[in-house]
Amino acid sequence: MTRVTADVGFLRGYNQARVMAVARAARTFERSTVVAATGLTPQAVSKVIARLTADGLIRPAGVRRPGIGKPAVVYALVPDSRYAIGAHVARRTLRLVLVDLAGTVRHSAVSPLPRDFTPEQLLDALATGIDTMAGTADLRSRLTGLGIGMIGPLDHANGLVRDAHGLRHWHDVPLREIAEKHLALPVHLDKDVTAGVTAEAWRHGATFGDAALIMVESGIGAGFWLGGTAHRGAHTNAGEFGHTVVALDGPGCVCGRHGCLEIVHHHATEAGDTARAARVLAVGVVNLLQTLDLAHVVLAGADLLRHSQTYLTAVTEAVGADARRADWLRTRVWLSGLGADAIAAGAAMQVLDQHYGIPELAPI
Amino acid sequence: MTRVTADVGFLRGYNQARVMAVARAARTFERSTVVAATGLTPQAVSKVIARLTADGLIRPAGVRRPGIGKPAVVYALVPDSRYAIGAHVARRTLRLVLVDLAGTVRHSAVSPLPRDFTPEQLLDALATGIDTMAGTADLRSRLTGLGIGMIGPLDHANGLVRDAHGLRHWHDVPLREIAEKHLALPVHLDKDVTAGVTAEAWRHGATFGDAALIMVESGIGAGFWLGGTAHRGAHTNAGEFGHTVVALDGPGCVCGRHGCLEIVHHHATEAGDTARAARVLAVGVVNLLQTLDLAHVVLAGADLLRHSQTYLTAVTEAVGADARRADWLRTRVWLSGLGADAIAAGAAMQVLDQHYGIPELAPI
DNA sequence: AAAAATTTAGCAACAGCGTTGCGTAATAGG
DNA sequence: CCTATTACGCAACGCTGTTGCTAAATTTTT
Repeated sequence: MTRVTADVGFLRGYNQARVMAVARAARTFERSTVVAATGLTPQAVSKVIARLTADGLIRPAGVRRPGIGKPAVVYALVPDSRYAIGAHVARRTLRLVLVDLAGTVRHSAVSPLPRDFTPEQLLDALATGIDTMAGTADLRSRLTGLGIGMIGPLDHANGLVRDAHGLRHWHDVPLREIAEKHLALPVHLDKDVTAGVTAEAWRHGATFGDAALIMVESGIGAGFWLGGTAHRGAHTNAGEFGHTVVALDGPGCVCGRHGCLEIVHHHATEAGDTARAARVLAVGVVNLLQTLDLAHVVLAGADLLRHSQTYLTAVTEAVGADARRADWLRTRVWLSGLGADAIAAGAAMQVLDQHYGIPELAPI
Repeated sequence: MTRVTADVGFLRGYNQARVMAVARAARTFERSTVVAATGLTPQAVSKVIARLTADGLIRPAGVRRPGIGKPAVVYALVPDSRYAIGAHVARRTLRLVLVDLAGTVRHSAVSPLPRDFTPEQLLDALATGIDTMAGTADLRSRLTGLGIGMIGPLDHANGLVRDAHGLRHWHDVPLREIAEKHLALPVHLDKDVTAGVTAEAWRHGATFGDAALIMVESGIGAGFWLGGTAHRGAHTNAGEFGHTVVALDGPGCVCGRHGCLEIVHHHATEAGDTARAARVLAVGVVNLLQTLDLAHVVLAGADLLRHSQTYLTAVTEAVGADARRADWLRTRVWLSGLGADAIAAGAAMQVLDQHYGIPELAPI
């Protein structure tokens, strides 16, 4: 995801990333696998594989005898050749995960954060947490950086927390900059929901298509994966899905509007009617499908996963019940497989993406 | 937008497209203009400019004396070096436009279509319309193709009309294929709203950012421009914005759900209360902003433009009134400048984009 | 056991991209 | 007339993926 000009260096990064995508998706692979997936010539793939092997990112792992002819060399990703740490900063807790190059969560730890914590307090918590998690000097040398998934609004491009909801000391804090200085690590900052959908995209691989992660947890938000990358919007503020109106004359919401999905959902939850709450959320999800035509919807968030089957059923039914939904218009509904780690893991994956993912070309 | 592998040919297409984008955006430009816009070296830009000049797409147009030193060569786009024809296929009418390389609509014509017209009838209407519009053999040689903007559902990638709403003879019609055969022209098929937003993106240039075109005309739809390209969704069905629920217990809609934006809006219109209809639409638009964080919203469609000021005011106010909308979170609301030509023109621009726009890399 | 067929791997030369180094052209000012 | 300044472009270069061809490793056939 590094932003580059369209020179030959872009080609290297792009094709290398495609090979890495194959390596991550398949337990083992060979040159012909990559050729089929990328359309590159075998010779070109050989060059890329040689580079990646030299860097220790992949390694030969035996041979496959094709019945007749010279055996093909089988390769495999070396998951512990690179790591990234992901942080999920919530209002009261800090969750840290250690993710390897394969996207596996190797360690996960939660620590409490002081009420109304300051940037300094967060940095201290991060520093000690990272030290325990990546203590050995050996592992530290393979650490590519720290990804932070956090409640917004924030400015992803500049690594700036504009105004975290419900946290007094977080107005225009240049978190990326001060964290990089304090921790001596590259830092990547993003909205929690966007980090979360990145994690799902890693797990599902190339088949993920256009998708959304729906998160219910002290508010309702959504992360979007559109056209092969995260959609953050013009000001990194996409995903305020809970504050879309679904009941024109509904109850007033904290955001000032009336009948927001979040407040209607909240009332149902307060009344103990989880089934109704789930159906309300499902209406919102179908609204998203009508608008964006998504192939996958992933359900996540602590409050939702507490009643995961209720929500899964309600959303699946609502998606399927739409009469106009022909069989070519299929949307799959999933529960997040990463559970509470989703956001922190996704933040870590974004760091790995910066090094080994598709490079981003400068816009138009 | 041609799909290619990431070889050196991609670089040529990409950087060439960026130079063309500069040429279209500026009336005149010089090498240094392009250098600043692209980050390429002057030498690289010279090579691209030489190619484009040889192809007749741009031409030298005088010199600029920088006060001191050798004068810089000024270049300009040659608008009539290439053309494309755009078609807007609606339920009762066919609108054809001739668009030049600069994006200017050079001719526009509307002809009636028979009630419940068949594919054959449409092809005949297209053939005669194209012949009148691009009659001279000279112009025909500079015609790059035909773009068709049409009501869905359809399959953009395969050029297939799945099931045009309200047209009996349009089930699984391979329109692109048969039109290419019948008209001997490259044909590009897309949803009307997506074509419309492409037209707006061309007009606004690189500053368009994430944006939506809202269209009110025998239904309510939206076209999306996200991350520098059109967002069509997993099955080319994005934009069914009118069938998002805004009133949970609202009136039943043709789509089977209750309280869709479209039916609520329709009731207000029927009651003669345009102001209320506009406010309903505005709620839907703000929903989009909350979800997608758009920088631009363009209002279009015959039914809307008939009361353009009412709608513009209502939407602008709703967008601005949102209390949480800080000054960094600015969204601009516009009326479509192309009026009734927007969709046909956008369809034509998509054809030009295929030749002279950013090439699309194969997905992951 | 030897030869043929088949599949994979990789060296070497190549075309094409943007970059770099540097020489040349065109102008204004002294 | 000389110098500073600005713009332009040839030529060499490094890098990409591609192409042509040879070599290696294996099974099947003779």
